[in-house]
Amino acid sequence: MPVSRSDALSPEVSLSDRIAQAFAALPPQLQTAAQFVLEHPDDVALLSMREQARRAGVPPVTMTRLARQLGFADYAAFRDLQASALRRPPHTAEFSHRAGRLQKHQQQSGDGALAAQIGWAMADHIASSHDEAGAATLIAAAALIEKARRVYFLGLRSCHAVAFHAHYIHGLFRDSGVLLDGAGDTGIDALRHAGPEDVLVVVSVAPYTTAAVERATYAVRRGVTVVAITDSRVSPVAAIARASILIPTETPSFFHAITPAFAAAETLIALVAARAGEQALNAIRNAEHQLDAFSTYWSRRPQRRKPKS
Amino acid sequence: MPVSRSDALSPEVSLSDRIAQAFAALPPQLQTAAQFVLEHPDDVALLSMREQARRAGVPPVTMTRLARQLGFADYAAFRDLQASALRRPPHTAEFSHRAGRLQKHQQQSGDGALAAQIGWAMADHIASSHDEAGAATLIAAAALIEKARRVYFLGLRSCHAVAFHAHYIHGLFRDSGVLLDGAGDTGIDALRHAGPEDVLVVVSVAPYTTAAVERATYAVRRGVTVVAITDSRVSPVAAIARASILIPTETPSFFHAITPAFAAAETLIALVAARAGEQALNAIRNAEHQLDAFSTYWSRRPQRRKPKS
DNA sequence: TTTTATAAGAATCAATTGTTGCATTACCGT
DNA sequence: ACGGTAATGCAACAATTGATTCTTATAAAA
Repeated sequence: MPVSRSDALSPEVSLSDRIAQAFAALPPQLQTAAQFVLEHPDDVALLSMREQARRAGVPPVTMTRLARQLGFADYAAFRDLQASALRRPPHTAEFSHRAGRLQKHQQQSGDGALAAQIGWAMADHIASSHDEAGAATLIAAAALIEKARRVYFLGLRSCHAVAFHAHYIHGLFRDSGVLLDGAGDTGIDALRHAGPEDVLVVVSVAPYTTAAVERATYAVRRGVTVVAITDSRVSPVAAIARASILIPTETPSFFHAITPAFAAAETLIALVAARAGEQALNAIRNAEHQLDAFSTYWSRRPQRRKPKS
Repeated sequence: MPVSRSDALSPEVSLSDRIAQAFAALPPQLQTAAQFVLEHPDDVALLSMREQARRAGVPPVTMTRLARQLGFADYAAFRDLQASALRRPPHTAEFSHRAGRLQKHQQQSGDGALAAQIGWAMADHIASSHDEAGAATLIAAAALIEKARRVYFLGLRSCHAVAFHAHYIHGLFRDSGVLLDGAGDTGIDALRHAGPEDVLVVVSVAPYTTAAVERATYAVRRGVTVVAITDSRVSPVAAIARASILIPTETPSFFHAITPAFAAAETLIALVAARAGEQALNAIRNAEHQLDAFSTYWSRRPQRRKPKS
């Protein structure tokens, strides 16, 4: 078995846990630094502290302070921990050639390469968010949703499409879904009747929309259980969520990829449907039949010749 | 498309090869150093040069000389190469692992397996639709869109989210996009002013929504160039499209996966942005700044620690 | 408001980094 | 033997590292 370095290496995990746990209590500037470390754990071992601070956009002292705050005597102690996590077990050394090769690929240019790279990044993100840990979270979230009296969906700006779609497919087999899209800024109104039996599915990735965070917070105050689809353990919505589905969003392009979040949403609702069982299946069939009656869907009959191109 | 990794020699291999090859011709002291490097490749990236020399039992200069002898300008260049091999690439490197693990999961049963299966299907669909052929189509479509005077986005029901999102990110750097979402069934109105210089991006997968097909057909009659994101070469929209981006939608669940279509749309618009160049980049930045001014986005508020007594 | 405690940043410091120049040594062929 | 070339290591170098100190800004408490 090719050794995967992402799992089973406790020091690495325990460190990011440590950061995530301490995160909320950290001063703002240290949070900036901490987030950078969470997102670029390798850099801690491979870059100088100053270079890292430069990239994170904080003065060098901040990194020192971060290490201290996390309970290390030194920045060196902090770095050593990351280094030992990064170190490959002796016999795996040749495994790294793949990584190198990949980077070479990334240095190619041209639109074709870009497209392939983006696609690959998305595919990988999805795979990573559906692995064992990810699947467990998805299932837990699905369980919450399935039991809910009412399910609210919230996603703004770049995340709106995700919330919209989740609400749509959820609506194919249940009528308890409410989309908080708020035309005319009424997005929060529906939440007024929300309570502890309800669930809010909130989708938010950096840069986090203020309104989304505020509304989610409002829901929490009303006792609503929050399920978050987000990009970081320390995102503002993850902080208040019962279950946080984490999805990476980096791409070779300068957009954040929303696709992984979309994928997570689709899987999530599919899991809810699966839990709901036969009943849900029938509901879906009914929905489609009903729509058919209104001839919403195109049927194959008047197949035209394909126009000359 | 399982990634082929048999071809191409990797930097890592070529490096150790390089050392091994040059080894015999090296002066004794450099051989000592070289041997140490061969045995502890990770240390090159993780330790300081001097520390390494210490462990190898040679004076520091020797390491510099080794790097030079191997054709590097710097010791830094030497180290960087090792570092990039050691680095876990942003998230992309271990796709094949994950693929393997996910596939393994497929044979199991239960919710976890379902989630993994769906994830695998989506990731695979995306990978396959971004391969060479797929990328070529995406590029061709991006070229059409980039030249267009006006770009209409159309997607109904399950495909609405895709069209919505494409329109949204397109709007981040250009103001020529129009979303045909038609509240109150006005979806087609905007097309009245459409003409041959315009492009319609239509998203439609089985079961095809009648209205979408009709509207696209109407656009074609007006001379509009159609780009389709759809699931079959013989789908009603593919028949009338200048460029058809084909994406698979099967999943182990009973929903069709829209995620691959969503991914295609994201890549498509990213390609358009890439073609639009620096200008587009600036526009995006401006968009975000402007939104910032209205405090649309959540900024890390100064979080106070809880008052200590 | 004033007071007080905390956070953030600038300037500075000793230590260490990788490199270079130079002197010394070892080796090889004639 | 002797020159000459390559190899080696020492010492000194500027540059950069991570840490400390002190000052200024900022928010909470009185």
